[in-house]
Amino acid sequence: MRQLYPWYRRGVANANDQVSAESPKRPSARERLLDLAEAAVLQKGFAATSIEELIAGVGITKSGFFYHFKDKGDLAVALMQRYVERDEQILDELFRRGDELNEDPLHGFLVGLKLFADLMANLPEAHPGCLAASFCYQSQLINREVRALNAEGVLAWRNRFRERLEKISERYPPRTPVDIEALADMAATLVEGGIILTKILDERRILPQQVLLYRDFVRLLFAN
Amino acid sequence: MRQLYPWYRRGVANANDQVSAESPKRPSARERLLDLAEAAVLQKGFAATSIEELIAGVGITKSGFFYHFKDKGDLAVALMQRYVERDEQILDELFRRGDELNEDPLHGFLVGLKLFADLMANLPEAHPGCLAASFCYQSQLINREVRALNAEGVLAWRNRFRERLEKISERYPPRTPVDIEALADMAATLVEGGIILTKILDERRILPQQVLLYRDFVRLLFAN
DNA sequence: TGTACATCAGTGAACGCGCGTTCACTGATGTAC
DNA sequence: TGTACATCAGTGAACGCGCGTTCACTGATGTAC
Repeated sequence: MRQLYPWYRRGVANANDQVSAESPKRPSARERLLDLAEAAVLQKGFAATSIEELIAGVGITKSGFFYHFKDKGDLAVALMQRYVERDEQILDELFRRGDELNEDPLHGFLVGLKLFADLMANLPEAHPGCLAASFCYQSQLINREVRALNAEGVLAWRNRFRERLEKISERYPPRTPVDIEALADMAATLVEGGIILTKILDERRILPQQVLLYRDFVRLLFAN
Repeated sequence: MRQLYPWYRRGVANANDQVSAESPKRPSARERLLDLAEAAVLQKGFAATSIEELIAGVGITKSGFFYHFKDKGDLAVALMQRYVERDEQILDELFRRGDELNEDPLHGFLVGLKLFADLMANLPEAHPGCLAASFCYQSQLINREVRALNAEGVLAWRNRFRERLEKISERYPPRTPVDIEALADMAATLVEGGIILTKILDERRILPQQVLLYRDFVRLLFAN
């Protein structure tokens, strides 16, 4: 999971990278530009994130930046692409582990949600924010491609959760009639909202709490 | 409710303002600056919202802007103040109406939530976004005062919902043990998240759906 | 009722700085024959 | 094995534009006496 959340390492010196035998080699300038840009966008938005500050952080010149990205919009595309990909990998891994020792769709799902809540609770620092949310509040600044990637990412959440919830509701009829698609969207909704409340109130417990409330809701609905 | 949501009127000509007998007089330049700024901030963020575009929209000069706000940060403060105030008024009104014909704390609450979902479903346009969320993804750009106002606004939601849920759980013991504060935060969480999904997918039904799911969850927990 | 002064809601011109982008060029490494 | 060429990952200098901010000033309305 470590490599999926590079912001795990923020503030951690790269010292051991040289020590460890098969240490991953130093990320490329391009990758470091993306890392810095992602952190900056989450803290002040895309417009206020200047190419100048990124190249200063990475230690190349401005022309070096334009070697890697044809313009600033191209940086946004690369950021969003990388973000959506990693997001998928994390969820795949989490629910794969939830199902590992559990062929029941409901209980595997509940375990996956617990793993997700644990992951969010044990981040080394508070969650830095969601790029999708940041870009959605700057939609007029980003191009069609980024908006499409963003929608694609959210639809992937919807489909993932809907498929699972459909399987569950086949085996366990819900205690109350419920719109499965809306219940699927509720996962992404609570994560996005939970991140925002976490950031505004500076209370790290909020995000994992909300994930666990989702789990309670699902259990209350389907487990008799 | 109309005057609380000025973005109800976007695209609607001001023609009838002159016709109606007690038509509210044309808003002041300051108020129109705030209206334009709020809409712009929700679409492209604070950094990308230029003073230049605001004064062009209102029809005054740049010096006129600096007569009303001592600097750009002062504009952010005014925006947030106005936003939090209106927000409180809307929720007050909604839950007052929910309780009107109903002294039972649970059923009044459920009616209030239904009214809220209806309000969100019947907006003349898609919800334009939440200023608190936009600013939280630009926290490095705004000053201490704006951040404090933002936290204050979210805490007001928490306290409002917690007090109500405590009253409810006294009369109706929950079916399952539940953290009342987290359940209170879930309201703001679902609204913030619901707005984001609505914007990203451009599907207006999401926000009201999520509010109704919250209502289902509360009912499932407390109504036997 | 008239006059002096204060306040309100701005105007107009100028400022310097930082931003994204372009262009011609370069040294190190990889590949074809 | 040596040479020619291509590709990679940049450098350095310059550009023009738009941004937020400042300063001295102004005409219309309100208020005190």
